[in-house]
Amino acid sequence: MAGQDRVQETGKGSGKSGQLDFPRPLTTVDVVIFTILDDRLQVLLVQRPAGEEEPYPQALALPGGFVDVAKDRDLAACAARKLKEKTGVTSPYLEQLGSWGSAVRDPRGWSATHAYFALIPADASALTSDARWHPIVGGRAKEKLAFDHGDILASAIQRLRNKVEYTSLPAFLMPAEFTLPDLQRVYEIVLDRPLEKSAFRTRILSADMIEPVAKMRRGPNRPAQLYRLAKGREPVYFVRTFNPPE
Amino acid sequence: MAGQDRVQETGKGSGKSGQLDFPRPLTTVDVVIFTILDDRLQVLLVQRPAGEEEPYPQALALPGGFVDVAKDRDLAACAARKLKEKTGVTSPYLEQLGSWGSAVRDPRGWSATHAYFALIPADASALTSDARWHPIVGGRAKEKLAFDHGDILASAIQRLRNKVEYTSLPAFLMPAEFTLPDLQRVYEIVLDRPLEKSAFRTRILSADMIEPVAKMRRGPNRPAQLYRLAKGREPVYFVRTFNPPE
DNA sequence: ACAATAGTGTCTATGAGACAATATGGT
DNA sequence: ACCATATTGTCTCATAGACACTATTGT
Repeated sequence: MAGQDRVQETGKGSGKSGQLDFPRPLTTVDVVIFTILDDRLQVLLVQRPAGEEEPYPQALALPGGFVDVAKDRDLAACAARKLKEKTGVTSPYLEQLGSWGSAVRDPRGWSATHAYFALIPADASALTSDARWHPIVGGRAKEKLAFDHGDILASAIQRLRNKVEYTSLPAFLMPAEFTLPDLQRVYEIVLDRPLEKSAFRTRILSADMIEPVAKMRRGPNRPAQLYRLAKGREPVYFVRTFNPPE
Repeated sequence: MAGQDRVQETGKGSGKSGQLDFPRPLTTVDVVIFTILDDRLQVLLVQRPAGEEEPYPQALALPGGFVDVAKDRDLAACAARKLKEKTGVTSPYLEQLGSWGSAVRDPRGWSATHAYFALIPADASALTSDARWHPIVGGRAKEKLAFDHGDILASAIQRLRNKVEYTSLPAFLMPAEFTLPDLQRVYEIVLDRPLEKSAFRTRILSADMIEPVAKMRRGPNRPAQLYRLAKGREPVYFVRTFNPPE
C-alpha cells in the first residue's frame, strides 16, 4: 500500500537499490482506426472474446491488447503491429492520441493504455474476420464499447475534427488517386458541414500537398483532374482554420 | 518470449482465461514543468539519486517516477501529485503530452512513461531542495538528461511553441495580475521572436481571455492597465496563428 | 521639457465567404 | 442542345503586419 512511495521520488529512480518488486499496472495499446466508407466516417471495432472470466465478454472494443515485451520494440511498433494484424495496412498515418490509465478502467486491475489513431483508405484494407467498420453517428459509435473505449474514441474523433480544420490529414483517408471534389467531400464528411468550393481549392492547391497526375476522372459530366499525395507522408499545417460558421 | 502473443488479440482480452502472468512493463509518469523566470523559459529538473544500481546516477531528469497503484487513482492524479510534491503548486495548467515506451529506454527493462506538461507562474512555486529551474537555451536544456528525457523535453518545447502560436497558453505562465506588455513579452520569450504590439493587443483583447482589474502598474513611465485571467481555466484557441515571418 | 513605455490609428496585403460565371464532358 | 459537375473569377470582409501617432507617467 504505502512503502512503495519511495520508489517514485526523483526521476524514475527506485530510491533504494533497484527494488522493482512492487505491483505494476497492466500496459496495453489500443488503436483507433478511421476510414471513409459509404460517404461516412467509420471506425474499426473488434468483438471481445466470450470467455467467462473475460472483462466485457463479446462487447465491441478498439483493436489493441497487451504490450508484448518480447515482441514489441516500442509503443509505436506495437500500434503498427496491431494495425497491420487487423487491416493488413502497413504504413498509413499513425499518430499517438494519448494515454488512459486508472485503477478502475479494467476490472483486472490498475491498467494504462497507450492509444494511437490511424487514418487509412478503405480500399487498401483487408480486414480480419473479427474486425468490422462501424459508422460514426453523432460524434460516436452507435454501440457501447468495452472499457473506456467510448471515451478514447470520442477523444480521437475530437482530435481528428480539430486537426482537419487546419491540416491536410484527410489526404491520408484518400485512395491513391482522387479529385479535388473527392477530397472536399471527405473534409465535409469529417467536419460535418459544407465548405466553400473556391476557398477550399485555393487553400489545398497552394499548400503543395498534392500533385496532379496525367489523368482525368471521367463521368457523365465535366471530367475532373486526378491528384495524388505529394512529398513524404507528413501532414501540412495551415496558418488559418476553415472559418467556423456559428 | 512468444506464447504470450495470444493475450494481445482482440481488445485487451487475455485470450484464454484471465491469464495475466506475463511480464509487465514498468509504468512511470514524468512531468515537464515550465515557467518564466529571469525573462527566460525554464524547466524544472531534479537530480537522480547516487546509488550504485541506479540508472543514470546523479544525472538531471524530469520530475516523475513509478505509478503507485495504491496511491494514484489515475494518471492525471499521479502527474498532479508529482507536480505538487516538487513545486507546491496545485492547480495550474496540466496537459498530457504523450507517452514514450520501449525495451531500451530504461536499463531496468521494458518501460513506458506517461508524460505531462505543466505551466506555472514562477512566483507561485515553492521548490523542494532537489528541484531546480534550468533555462531552455536553443530549444533545449544545456545539460544532458537521464533516460530519454531530453527527447521528452524537446517534444514538450515543440508542443508549447506550437500551441502558443494559436492559443492563450502563456496566460498560465503569468502571475495573478499582469499587464498586456508583460503578456506579450512572455509570448515573445516562448516563440523567440518579436510580435506586433497592435495586432497582439487586438487579438488578446478580442479573445475575452483576460479582464482588467481596477488597478494600474506604475513605473517611470506611463502606467499600464493590470489584467487577470478571466473565466475558467480552459485555454482559448484562435482561428489563426501569429503569422510566421519568413 | 524629456525619456520611456502604454496604447491607438491608418494603410496595405492576404485569404476566406459568398456567389456568379464559365468550361467540358456525356447523353 | 441540355444536364451535371468541374473550375475560375469577382466582390466584400476580417484580420495580421508595418509603422506612425498620441497618451501618461516620473524625473
